Amino acid sequence: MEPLLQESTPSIIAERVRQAIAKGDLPPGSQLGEAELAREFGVSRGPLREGLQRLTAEGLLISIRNRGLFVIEMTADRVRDMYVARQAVERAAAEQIHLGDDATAAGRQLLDVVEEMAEAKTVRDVGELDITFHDRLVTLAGSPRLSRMHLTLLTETQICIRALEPTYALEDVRVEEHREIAQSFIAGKRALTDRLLVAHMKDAVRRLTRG
Amino acid sequence: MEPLLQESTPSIIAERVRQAIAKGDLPPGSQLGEAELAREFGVSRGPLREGLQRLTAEGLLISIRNRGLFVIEMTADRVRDMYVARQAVERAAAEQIHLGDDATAAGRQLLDVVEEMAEAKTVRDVGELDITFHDRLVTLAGSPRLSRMHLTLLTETQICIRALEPTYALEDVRVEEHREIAQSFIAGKRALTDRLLVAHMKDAVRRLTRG
DNA sequence: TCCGGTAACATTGTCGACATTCTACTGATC
DNA sequence: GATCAGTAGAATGTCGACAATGTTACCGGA
Repeated sequence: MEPLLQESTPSIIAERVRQAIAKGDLPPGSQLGEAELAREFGVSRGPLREGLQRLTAEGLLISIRNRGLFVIEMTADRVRDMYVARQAVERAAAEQIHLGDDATAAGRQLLDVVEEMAEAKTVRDVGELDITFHDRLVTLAGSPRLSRMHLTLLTETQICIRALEPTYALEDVRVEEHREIAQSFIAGKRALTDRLLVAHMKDAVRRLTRG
Repeated sequence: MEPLLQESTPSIIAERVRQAIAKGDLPPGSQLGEAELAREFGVSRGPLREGLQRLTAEGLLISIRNRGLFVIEMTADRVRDMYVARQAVERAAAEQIHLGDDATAAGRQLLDVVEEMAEAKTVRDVGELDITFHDRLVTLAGSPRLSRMHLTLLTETQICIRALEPTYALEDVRVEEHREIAQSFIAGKRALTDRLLVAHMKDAVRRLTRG
């Protein structure tokens, strides 16, 4: 029997606000009114502020003293830095998968996501499955710390994707890059996975900072 | 002119508590009494709890609902996971330094730390300079996100070092490993740095999980 | 027209108090 | 003697109110 752990109110609030940021309901640069948010969640400002502190510590919210909290705006510099960090995490995750028991099974799980992506009909769906792919990649590594760090980075990625969604087209290349990565796990080619990941990240940065 | 940003009270509190954890003033597994801590810092429980939420989000504190907050205990599993994450961050940092303007200057700054380490006379001083070395390594990469992620990991490392300090001896090998890494930057040998870092991490895990 | 000052407003930062929950001790029963 | 119900105490979780700060609109003077 493992001890059951109940989530604290601040952590629930943090996740809800994180989703709102990721979905674009709280657009980049917008201010978060404490009183209003507290009303919406049906709690007082105390627990709400505690929840927002978490996101501030992650860098998702910017705090300006006596002024308030603002959703981070992903400038070109920040996008580049985010991908440096994402590359660090995902390369390490990939390595852990290859070192683990069953890299083939992991690769197959990733392929499932790729197949869904291939069948997706809207740019938005492709974007969401893109996130799902990378989330699962890191989850499969089984490292709590890599997962925690990655959560922040994926949220920032979603902000970027959401911002540039209208300019995207339904490109096969986006699906194929992911397919190659998944297959490299099944093939057990560790060095190949690494190269593909690096190339994938480089592509993404170029797409996102070009605009 | 860059906008001057004042630290918020919760963030100051978080840093103070983090230092207390790193120094061992708050030992692993111990409970943090909110009322007592608030008295010590001269604030009410509100801002204090907000500060502690940050550390909880980082995983440095474990929250058990209606019971309180406890300093994380570094089990063998957690030590291994921590080093997976540290390796991810520091390898990426090293790569960024090599890709940057002046890897040689960076290497020399790291060598300064190594020289201090060579002259240190107590195990405690060596341990602190060990932390300084890795902190500077990531700082020199100039990536805010890598630095933020690393901060948590270094604090956990300090918990481990502090716990095993009595069993350590003044070994030259610990200094020499760092020296080699620093020199590899000056020599501009990117692949060598990477190999040395991986080996260094592997050594550390073995030392820490052996006990 | 533009600049400086002022006052009202809105928002954040902080605090003290109450409600709820858990822990530990006591005492009764089998 | 062991187990369990009951209770007192202490700690956390939550809230509403006050204080401090920043913003904005308005007004007067150069």
